[in-house]
Amino acid sequence: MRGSLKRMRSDNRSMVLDYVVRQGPAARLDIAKALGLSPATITTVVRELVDGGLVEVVDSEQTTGRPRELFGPSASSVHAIGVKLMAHRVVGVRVNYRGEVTGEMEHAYDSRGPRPLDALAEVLTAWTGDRSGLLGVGIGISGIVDARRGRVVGAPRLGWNDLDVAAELSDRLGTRVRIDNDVMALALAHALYGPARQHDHFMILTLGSGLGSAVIAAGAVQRGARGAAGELGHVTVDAGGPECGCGARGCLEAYVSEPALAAEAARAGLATDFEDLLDKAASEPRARALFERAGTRLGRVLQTAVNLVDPAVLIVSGEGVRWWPLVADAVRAELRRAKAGSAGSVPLIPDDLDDRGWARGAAACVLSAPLETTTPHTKERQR
Amino acid sequence: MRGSLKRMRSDNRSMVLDYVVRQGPAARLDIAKALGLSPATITTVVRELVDGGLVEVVDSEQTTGRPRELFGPSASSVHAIGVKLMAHRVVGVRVNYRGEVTGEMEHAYDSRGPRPLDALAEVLTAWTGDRSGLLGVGIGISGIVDARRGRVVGAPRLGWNDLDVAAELSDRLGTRVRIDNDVMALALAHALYGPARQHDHFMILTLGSGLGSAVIAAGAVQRGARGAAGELGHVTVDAGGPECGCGARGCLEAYVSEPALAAEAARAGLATDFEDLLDKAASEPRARALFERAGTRLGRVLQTAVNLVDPAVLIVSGEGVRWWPLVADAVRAELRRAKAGSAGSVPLIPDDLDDRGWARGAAACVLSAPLETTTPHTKERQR
DNA sequence: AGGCATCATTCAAAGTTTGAATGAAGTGAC
DNA sequence: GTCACTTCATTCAAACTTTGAATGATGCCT
Repeated sequence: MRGSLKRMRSDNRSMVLDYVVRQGPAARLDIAKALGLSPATITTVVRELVDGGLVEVVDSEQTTGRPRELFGPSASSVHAIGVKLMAHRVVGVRVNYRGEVTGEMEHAYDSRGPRPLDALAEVLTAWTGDRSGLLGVGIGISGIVDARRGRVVGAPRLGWNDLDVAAELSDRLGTRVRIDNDVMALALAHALYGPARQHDHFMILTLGSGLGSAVIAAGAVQRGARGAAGELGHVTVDAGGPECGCGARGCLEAYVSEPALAAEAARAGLATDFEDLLDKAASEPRARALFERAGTRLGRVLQTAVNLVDPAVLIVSGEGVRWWPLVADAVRAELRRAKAGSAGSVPLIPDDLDDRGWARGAAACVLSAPLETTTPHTKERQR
Repeated sequence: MRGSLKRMRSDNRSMVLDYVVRQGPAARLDIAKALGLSPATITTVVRELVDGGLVEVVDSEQTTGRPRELFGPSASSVHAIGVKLMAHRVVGVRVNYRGEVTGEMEHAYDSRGPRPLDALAEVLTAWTGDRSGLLGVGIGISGIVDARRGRVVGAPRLGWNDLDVAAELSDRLGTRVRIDNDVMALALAHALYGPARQHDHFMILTLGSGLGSAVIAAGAVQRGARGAAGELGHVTVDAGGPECGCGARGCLEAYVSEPALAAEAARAGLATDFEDLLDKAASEPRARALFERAGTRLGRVLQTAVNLVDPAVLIVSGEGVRWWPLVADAVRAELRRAKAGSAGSVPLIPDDLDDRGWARGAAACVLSAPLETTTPHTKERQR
């Protein structure tokens, strides 16, 4: 019943869909050539995708001869919900299959309340309403997540441990639910919809209240052997440095994060909080120097990371993109120090992330796998 | 003609072969379950592989019922030649499909001679003799290699630039020839035959006259966007350090490599050359301290690398494994400094690499893809 | 109007996987 | 010794997918 011939077509459907989404508008013959399949097959597969509402004609071209129909991801038929979960707040977005935000929501929330999943389900059902065309709900969580099984392993900020979020929420909502670590989800969104989506090998760095990263290789987010890949926040940059929340000394995040920068500014009597520090940076050289030092430290670590991974580009995202200009030069200078490898030449691309970016990332968890049949709660094939 | 149904069976053959090689002896039903294919298919595919001489029964098990035939890679039917190319020397090994060395060769060579490929072909034909069961010749080269196209982009140590090695040598030898960067090839050998081969996510570090690394993810060697992945040798560890051959200052390789260690020892009046330094390390604390400082520097860089990649294990290989015990403790101490991520807990496994290890790696380039039809010199499908 | 170039679709043929039934190969009990 | 039993392996018709070649569609250009 789980025939491998069926799997073959299913694989081809996924491949075609993936190509259409990432490589922008494409004609059937383009797809056939790029994927090494025959035009006959593409005809069949594209028809299925169009019928399913995932793909639609977005343009047509002609030089001479029959016009080429160019296909792209559908803008209206289907959509997904993306949710960013925080300790006291939920932010949700409705995203169409092009990754465009078509609706949003923000609601108070208490992750440490008595029945956090019931409460979450309530907020979501109240908001979503009509469920036609809904592919599913994706949830991004800051913490360690077993995305494949849909479980939260440990999320200190939410106070959650070993919680079967996807299955439980799926029951309550009656929709497919996928969860993932927030940075991984954001990376996935970039792999599908970001400026670097044509590349199948790049890196993403997130700056903000913490510091995270992820590597996309062969078009897929790398999770590592234990799902802990991308942990650059607590790398030692100064063994004699101040103690970090993690228990170690001189972690990168203890220098390059909004709380750390604010704390350092406060100690130096430069600013009262981070917003104040940002204001001061416009005029006060000492404030700017503080960012530069952070940039140098960040750059040194990135030099190793980039030379190891050799990404096509490095995307900078997270709330911290707003102060990226203050550190960018120092980062670049440090990257250029390496004369071998790709550190010196990798393009650094700040991402225009807004408040809903993280939630959009969470939606990508669903958008990336629209063809999977609803996750069976029963047996899962082990590997 | 290049039917995708044929490709399907070809893919399944590869999958089965790969499983048998990496996951050790396995019965048909094991393979079927692990790969999600039906026993019927496995019967067919295994028969083809046995007929092709790639796989054979290595054992049989029984509790009650019909005995299970356990299959493993063949020890005798087929083999590959692996070659490590150096400026003045060629080292070759004959390797069976289990990755075991069954013959070896060493010959003088001048990579800067008038017709280097003719000379190489001559050495190899003289050595190999009988060609029955030969899957092909793999060549490992220190430098930048476009493995897919079989071209050397730039190999300073050999004095080669933009040379179509695979095609030219293939013509002269009448066999399939594959080339690759030596570190990538070594990593591939580990992915297939090393102690970490069950893991599909690990890292390898090579120590010796230089310093290299590679990441294996999803069972495949990661090449990065430009084929420059793993370049850890010229990462900055001390911006005020001594100048390195690459033009930068304070590169990791300028501290953690045999020439660098020897030079530092000479400056301190500790030893005349590296072998001398190794001897002294047995008794002289100052010599040992020199290695420890190198280990600390190495560990700091590895901390970032490991936390980023999250490998299941870190294999240490290269000629430098013999002095790994002198740096291991310092490396470990530095890795443990990180309280988050996997740096603190990743197992460090020195590989018992002998002189022929690099050549064996080169052979893996051929062993890893035995099912490919002879590379067509004509059109290549582009992607 | 007609020719033409290019894209797209149709359809019989070829090839692969699969479920169910059947066969094979031992163990252990009597 | 034989018989039942258990587990692994194979066979085979049926189901399904892809494909090459032929055919159709579509609009520009002369």
